[in-house]
Amino acid sequence: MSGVVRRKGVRERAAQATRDSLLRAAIRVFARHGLHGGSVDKIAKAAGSYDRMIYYYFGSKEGLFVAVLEEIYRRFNEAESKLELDLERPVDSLATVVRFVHEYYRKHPEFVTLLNSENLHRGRHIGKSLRAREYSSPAVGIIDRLLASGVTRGVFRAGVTGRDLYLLIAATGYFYQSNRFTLSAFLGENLEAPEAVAHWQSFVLDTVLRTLCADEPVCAAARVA
Amino acid sequence: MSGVVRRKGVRERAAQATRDSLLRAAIRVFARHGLHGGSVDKIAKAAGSYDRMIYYYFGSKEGLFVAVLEEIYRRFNEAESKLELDLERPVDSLATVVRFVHEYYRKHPEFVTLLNSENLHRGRHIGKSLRAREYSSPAVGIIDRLLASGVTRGVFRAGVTGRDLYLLIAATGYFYQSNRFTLSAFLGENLEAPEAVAHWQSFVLDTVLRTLCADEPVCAAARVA
Amino acid sequence: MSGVVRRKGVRERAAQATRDSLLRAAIRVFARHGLHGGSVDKIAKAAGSYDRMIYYYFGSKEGLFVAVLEEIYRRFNEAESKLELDLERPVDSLATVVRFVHEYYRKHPEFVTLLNSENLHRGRHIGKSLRAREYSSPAVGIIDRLLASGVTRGVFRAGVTGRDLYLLIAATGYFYQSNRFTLSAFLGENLEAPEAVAHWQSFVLDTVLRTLCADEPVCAAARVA
Amino acid sequence: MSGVVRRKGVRERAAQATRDSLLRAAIRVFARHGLHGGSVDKIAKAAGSYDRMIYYYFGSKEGLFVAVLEEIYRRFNEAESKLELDLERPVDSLATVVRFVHEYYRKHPEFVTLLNSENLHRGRHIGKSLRAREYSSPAVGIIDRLLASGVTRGVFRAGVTGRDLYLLIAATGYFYQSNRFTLSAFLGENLEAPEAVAHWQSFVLDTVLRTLCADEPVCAAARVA
DNA sequence: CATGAATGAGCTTTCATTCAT
DNA sequence: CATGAATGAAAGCTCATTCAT
Repeated sequence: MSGVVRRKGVRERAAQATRDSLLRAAIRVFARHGLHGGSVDKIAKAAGSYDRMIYYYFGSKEGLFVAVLEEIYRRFNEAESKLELDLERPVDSLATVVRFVHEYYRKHPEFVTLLNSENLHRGRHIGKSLRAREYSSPAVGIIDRLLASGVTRGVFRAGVTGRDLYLLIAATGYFYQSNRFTLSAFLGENLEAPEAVAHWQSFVLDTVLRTLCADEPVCAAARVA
Repeated sequence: MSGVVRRKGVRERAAQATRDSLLRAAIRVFARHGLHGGSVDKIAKAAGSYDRMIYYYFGSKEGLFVAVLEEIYRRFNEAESKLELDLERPVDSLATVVRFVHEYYRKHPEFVTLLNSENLHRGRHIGKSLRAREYSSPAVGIIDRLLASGVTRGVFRAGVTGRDLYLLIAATGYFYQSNRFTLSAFLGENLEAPEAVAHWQSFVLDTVLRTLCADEPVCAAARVA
Repeated sequence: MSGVVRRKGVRERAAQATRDSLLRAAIRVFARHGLHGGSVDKIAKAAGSYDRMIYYYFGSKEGLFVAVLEEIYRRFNEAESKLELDLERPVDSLATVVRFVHEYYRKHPEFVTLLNSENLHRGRHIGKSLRAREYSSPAVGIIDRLLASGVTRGVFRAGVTGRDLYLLIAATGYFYQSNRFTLSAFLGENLEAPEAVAHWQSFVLDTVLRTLCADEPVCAAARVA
Repeated sequence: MSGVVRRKGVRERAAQATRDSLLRAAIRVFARHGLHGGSVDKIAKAAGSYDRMIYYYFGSKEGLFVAVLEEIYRRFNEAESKLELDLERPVDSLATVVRFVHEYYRKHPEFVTLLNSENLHRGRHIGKSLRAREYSSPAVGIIDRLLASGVTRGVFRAGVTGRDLYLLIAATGYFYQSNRFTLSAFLGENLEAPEAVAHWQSFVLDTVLRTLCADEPVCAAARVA
């Protein structure tokens, strides 16, 4: 680190810090108040900076929102890339994936609300992003490989695509997190209670496995263990 | 005033019409622009009325939003109550429920975005609603009965709750609709294409059935049919 | 006046007063600072009101500017309509017209600078005005009649149009007023001095008459007198 | 630095180029949007430079505007100095002057709008210019000489000053160009049509000659030719 | 000589809301 | 019951300008 390149001036460093803190503040504020509710001034103040710096670094409020979307996708992909999956143990690995996805949504509520904001605006901003494509769907590929490995080993049945399975896992994790307030009112229970969360995750994992290996005693055994 | 109940006067009728058109406009505008993005003026104009009428009938913008939430829950329940389910044919009935929920979300995107708005605000408004309780969870009860019937008939395994199954069905339908824009970008395909929708519904139904009757040849047969 | 109609409420009266004072303030401020330089806030404060009332009454800053243009044209036409011209004495009447136009520009510098602003914006606003057409060119018609009368009486030569003569009179009066600051620097004299103004008006009148009746001793006589 | 004058270094040359392009961009932008409407940033971008360079070279926005005024006066004088006038043929020469002035305004609309801007600000900037004096009134001197020559030759009557005649020529050319948008709306015709322009110029020339040589058959003859 | 960063004041416009009639 | 007028706050954004390097 302290080797070759270095030589970033003090100012450049400070500038980067300003930009970063604006971006981080924007994630927080947009996540809490939505795109309309999160004002540039609120964000600037939360970052200890000035609203004009947002225009300096991001061009506009929309530009900032695009940067926010790119950043949260980047973070998600980064976290995902750290997942250690053993292709030789597909059932365990699948469990890991389910847990990872559900837990990521749970620990990063900003990810969920920001995507909701973007969908409220019909995907207008993600379409403007050049980097958006880069961040798409390694997840699906991972699950595809997992499924293939399971089929080879005779643990999973064929005919299920990684895409569908990914949607199933994401939907169950996302909806539970995103709608926890209305659901809690609707169901008359607190979905955020640790036992409730654990119960839901295991129900989903069970469902996932049942859909993959219905007739396989092998899988059933794995499931128990 | 004179007389007991009698008929509603012309004025009352007109008043009701004003209130209704404001409420309907609010559903449209809030659904499209969110709670912050939907201004009282925009709503009033969309209703062909005046913004002051909103204060007259609903007290405040928040009061209007509460009324909106109550109304969309009411509509959902009303639609649900028209479902004709034959408890003696639990598999078919379950398919009907899956189809109904998914299709309702699809045909009522405002329901989805409005609930997202409410969850963005952490369920603040639904908590203020007195009627909110009334509208909760008949759905869960219905599925409970369905499951019980299936278990009795030896079609479904025991151990699955209506609550979990409801969440599974809702999550898969809701997420698909709510996040269709970011998902379309993420997956590089159009989730709104009729084939894509049909495929997803049948995948979900298959998953639901597999989770209910994994080891049951009876159910498998039903599934095929 | 205190007869039939009346019955304008106090509020309506006050409202009209608010609108009027905003319009009057706008004329002053736009005339002094131009369209860009005159901010809505400055105008509102000059009118003792609030900037939002400008949007209430005029829709936008541009709408206000359109109203300003209509008003100054209206005032000019109103003043012009009070001119008393004796068609039987065409030379005197022409002198009256020259004096009126030059004096109007001199006493209403806002008329001149506002038209300059509008021309800077390539006539964009006057094109949006519905009333603009109404206010056009009675002046030209008046001069046409004057010329015809003079020709009939053998005082003026034929072949000069009211349009050209109007432009000549307007140009000489307008330019002198509009460019008096740069001209004063350029010529090294103060164009606003009363003698300078009087000299210019008589030079212009002389020029006008010479162009109308070069070869006519009759006219020359009139000119002297 | 070393040596007396020598050639300009590469850096000086580049600096001059930057300064020039800023000045040229400023002329364009100020002419189109006025002093208030033309922002330093807009100008810098139009020049392919940075707004800070404006402060480096011109000190302030006002300093830039002063430089702009000086430059357009310089250009006008330069063009004027190239006029070839034959004092022995005063009528033709006068026609040349009229044509030159009117055409200059027409082909350099920026000259007209910039002077309007300066007059809107009551000549504040031209007063600050040191060079401004240099650029004044050779035009008047030229016309003075022309008139004297004409009087000597018995073509023009005495008693008309170059200053008045210059104002007459300038006013008729300037007003026509400056107010062409509002006039076009006012008169209901397009003043920019080539025939309209030609007609106006010949009307003005005719007026000028009639005012100079009313009783002179000599001049009338010259006019015809 | 030129450039990235910063700053305070100002811009036009929209917000939700209340008052009087 | 409905409407015209008013109001304070805040929205997104641009302004001219200065500071460092």
